Amino acid sequence: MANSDPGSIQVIDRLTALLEAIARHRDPVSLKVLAADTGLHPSTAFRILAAATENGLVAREGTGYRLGIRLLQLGSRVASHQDLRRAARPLMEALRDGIGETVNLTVRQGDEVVYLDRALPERMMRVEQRIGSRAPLHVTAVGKLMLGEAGEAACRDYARRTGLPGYTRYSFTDEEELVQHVSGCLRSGFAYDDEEAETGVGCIGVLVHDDAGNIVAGLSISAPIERRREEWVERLKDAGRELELRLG
Amino acid sequence: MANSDPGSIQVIDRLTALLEAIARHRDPVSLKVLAADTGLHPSTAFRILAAATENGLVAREGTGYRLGIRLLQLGSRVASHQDLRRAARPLMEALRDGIGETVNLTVRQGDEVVYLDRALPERMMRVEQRIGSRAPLHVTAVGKLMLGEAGEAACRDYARRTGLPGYTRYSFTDEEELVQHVSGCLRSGFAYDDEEAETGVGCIGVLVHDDAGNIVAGLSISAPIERRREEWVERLKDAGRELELRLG
DNA sequence: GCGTAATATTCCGCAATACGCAATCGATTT
DNA sequence: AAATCGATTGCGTATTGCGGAATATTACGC
Repeated sequence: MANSDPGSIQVIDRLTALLEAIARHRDPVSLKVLAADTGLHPSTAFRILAAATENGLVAREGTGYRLGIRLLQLGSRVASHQDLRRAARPLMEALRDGIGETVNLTVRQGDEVVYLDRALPERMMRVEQRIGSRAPLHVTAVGKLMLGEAGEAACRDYARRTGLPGYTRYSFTDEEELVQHVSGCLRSGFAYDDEEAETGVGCIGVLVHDDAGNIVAGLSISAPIERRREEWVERLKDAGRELELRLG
Repeated sequence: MANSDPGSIQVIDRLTALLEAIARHRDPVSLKVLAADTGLHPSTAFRILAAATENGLVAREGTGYRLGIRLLQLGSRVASHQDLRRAARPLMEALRDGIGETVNLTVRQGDEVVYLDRALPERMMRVEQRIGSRAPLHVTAVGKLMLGEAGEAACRDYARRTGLPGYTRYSFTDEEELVQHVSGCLRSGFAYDDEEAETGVGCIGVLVHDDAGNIVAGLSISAPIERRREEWVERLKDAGRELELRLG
C-alpha cells in the first residue's frame, strides 16, 4: 500500500502527536501514557521520543518526558508576525498597566484566531490565554470583527461551514443573529465578547489594519466579566490606532 | 546496513535540521536554500517540509518556508522552568523599568547558559538575547558565578573540556586567570561580564538559589558597556533575593 | 529483603516507508 | 518564444522504521 496521503510522513505525524500529547500534560509524562494517548505502540513511541530527545525537542525528567528547550528557541524564532509582536508589545504592556487586565494580540488563521502574544497583569484572578492557542472566530471579540469585515456572505459561509458550535449559553449559535450582531460590532469599531467563549470571561476587541486597509491583527482586553469597564473601549481603540501608526 | 545510531530516526534528525535552518534565516527561505543548508536532496527536503507543514510546524509564505505557529504554541508550553519564568517575569519587568536596560533570566544546561526569558527596554540601542539561545559559561556573568559555585575542580574541568574559546579580546582564555577571577566573583555575590562575550556589551549577573541552596537560575542585566552603572548591582541582588522568596 | 508486577528499553526480522532519481510543471528572464 | 531555474510529483527500490517479543529496570507489596 502506498502513502495514504502523499505530503505526509508517518514519523512526523507521530512526532507531532507526541509533542502535542506532552504539551497537554503539565508534569512530565510517562511513556505509557504517551503511547496510550497517541495510540502508538510503546516501543514505537519510545524510539521516536528517544530521537526527539537527541534533537532537543523533548527532554527527560526522571523517567518521564517533557518538551525540550529547543522548542523554546524555535518558538521564539517563529518569524511570522514578528514585527507585529515587536511593535505591539510595549503598547500592550502600557495598556495592561493602565487597566490592570490581560491584553491579547491575535491574528486570524482560517476559521480561528490565534493568540500571538499577551501582557498579563499582576493579580491573582486574571484571564490567561496561552500563546499559540486558538479560538473560533464567532466566540471572540476580535473574531467577530474579522467576520464582520469579511462581509455578510463570508460570515454566512463561516456559519454554515462550522455550524457555529456553542461554548457557553451566551455563544451565538444562530446564523441570523450572528450576522446581525457582527455588523453592529463592525459599525461601532469594536466588539464585546460577553461570556461567549467561557463563562465569566468578558472581552473587548478592536482590529488593527495596515495602510492598505487589510486586517493585520486584533487587539483585545480580557477580564472577569464583572470587572470589565466601558471606559476601556477608547483606550483600546487608541492603542489600536497607535499600533497602526507604528506599523505604517 | 543497520541504523548507524539506534535511538536516532533519520527523518526526525532531518526535520530538526530543517527547522534549525529555517530559524537561522530571518525571511522565508526557499526549498533550494534549505536543501543546500542541510545537504538534503531537494525532493527529500520538500517532502519533509510538506509533512511538517501539514502538522503546522512549518508554514508557507509564498514559495518559501517559515516556522509554523504551532511551534509558538509548543514553545510556550515548554514546562521546564515554567514556574520560574512565571515568578521571575514581574520582577524582571520592574527591574527593566527601573534601570532601562535588558534583564535576562538564564539557567545552566551542560557547559552553557540558556536564556529562558528577558525583559527588553523601550529604547533604540539595547542588548537583546533570543530566548532559547545559548552562551558558554566562561563568557557570561551568570555563567562565571555558576562555575564558581561548582568549585575549583569543576571549573578546571570545564576549562580543559572546553579549551576556553575566546569570543572577544576580553574573554578569559587562561585556566588560571579564570579560576582566580571566578572565585573573586563568587565572594562578592555577583559578577560582571566586561565585553567577554561580545565587544561593547557589559553585563551584571547574580545567582538565584532554592531553599536547599541549589542554583535555580541566573538573573542578569545586559547593556552597552558605557551605560552600565555600579548602582545596578544592589538592585539586581535585591531582585534575586525577592525571586528566591517567591520561589521558596 | 525478597518476590512480583509494571514499565521502560533493547533486539531483530520483515515489509512498509521514505528515498532519490528523473521527469513534469510553472514561473521568470532574456 | 525559448530557455533557464526552481518547485513538485511519480515510481521502483533499498532503507528505514515498525511492532512483537525478550530483557532490564524500577516500583511496590509483603
